[in-house]
Amino acid sequence: MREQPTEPTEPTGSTGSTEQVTPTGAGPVSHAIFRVARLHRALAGRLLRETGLHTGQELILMALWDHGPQRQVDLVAAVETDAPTMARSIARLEKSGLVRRSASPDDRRAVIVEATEASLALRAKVVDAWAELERLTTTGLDPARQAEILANLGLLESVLTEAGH
Amino acid sequence: MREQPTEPTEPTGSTGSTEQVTPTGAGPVSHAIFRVARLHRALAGRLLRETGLHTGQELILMALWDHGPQRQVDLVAAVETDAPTMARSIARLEKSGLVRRSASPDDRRAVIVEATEASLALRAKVVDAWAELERLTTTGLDPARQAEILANLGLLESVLTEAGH
DNA sequence: ACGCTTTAGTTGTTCGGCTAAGTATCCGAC
DNA sequence: GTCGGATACTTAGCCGAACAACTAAAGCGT
Repeated sequence: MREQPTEPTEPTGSTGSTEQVTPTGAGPVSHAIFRVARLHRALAGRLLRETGLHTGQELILMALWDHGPQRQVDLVAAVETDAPTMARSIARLEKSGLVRRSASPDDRRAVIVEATEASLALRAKVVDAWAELERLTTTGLDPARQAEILANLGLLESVLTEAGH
Repeated sequence: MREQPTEPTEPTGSTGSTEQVTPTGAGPVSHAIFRVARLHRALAGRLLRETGLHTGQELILMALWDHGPQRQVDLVAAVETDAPTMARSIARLEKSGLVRRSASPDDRRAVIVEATEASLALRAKVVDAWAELERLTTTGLDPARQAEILANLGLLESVLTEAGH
């Protein structure tokens, strides 16, 4: 039978200043990703609250602000989510008056999404919130460490993308 | 303490142009965390699908398997979520017959949650899924790199915890 | 005893993430 | 042309995440 892997209780010494208890002592990297992601998401949500947006909506608006009107499928690719989530998010943003939808002249299946003028009032706040998020995320980390973290996250991303082929 | 290593390029007023203002590029680390988290979560969800569990439920079961019957508040601390989410997850697990709830003899407010015998049938699969998740997450990364990643994630976690006090 | 605060859980609501299923349209092969 | 597959989008349902508001019980000070 599958025995419990009691091996990775103490992977390495390294700069072990943050020893976290991992359930079943398994998957230290996975658990760490879980925890960081949840904390980061919570922090982002809190910073965005004063803009009235929810986590994820700001990514859609930023894509529209930066690259202009797009089809929903382009937005899906830009924020890396799925079509159903995008459809509902767009519907909510439309109901809030932040985006506008129109039929594509080229493709009758496609819907062109566009940021409204009203949304521009939020742009500064959103950019500010993201800058603050980044600042809080990297507080106390020297540039070398930040570069290292960024490289490692990029590495994880490519590995995970490969794994999820 | 207000070091801003990477000054985000302010979009100014060039609305509609195709200037390279990387979507959500204002926060490279934040954006990277977002992407890695989403990929990792998706991969975890896919691996857990064959166990019939949903992302997050396995953490609760793992805590119960490892540390025995606990109060819900202990589980909340163990998996680092909040009380409402835990209450609902426990209710769903109870309806699935994977956990059992009973009143605490010491504290009439508290609910003692306990894994059922039926849940033990899932344990091997869950442990296996987590091992596979960790394997896929760290494929091609040498131990030194893994330790570095782990240290950096721990660093991010402490920073984010500090920021979100 | 009496209040007040804290703690443990629950319920309601809104959101994103994901799957499954369905519709409408486009496009290439025949 | 017509057909089949691919594409764009929608809808419904389940789940966790987060906030607010509530009940109940415990702890504490007076």
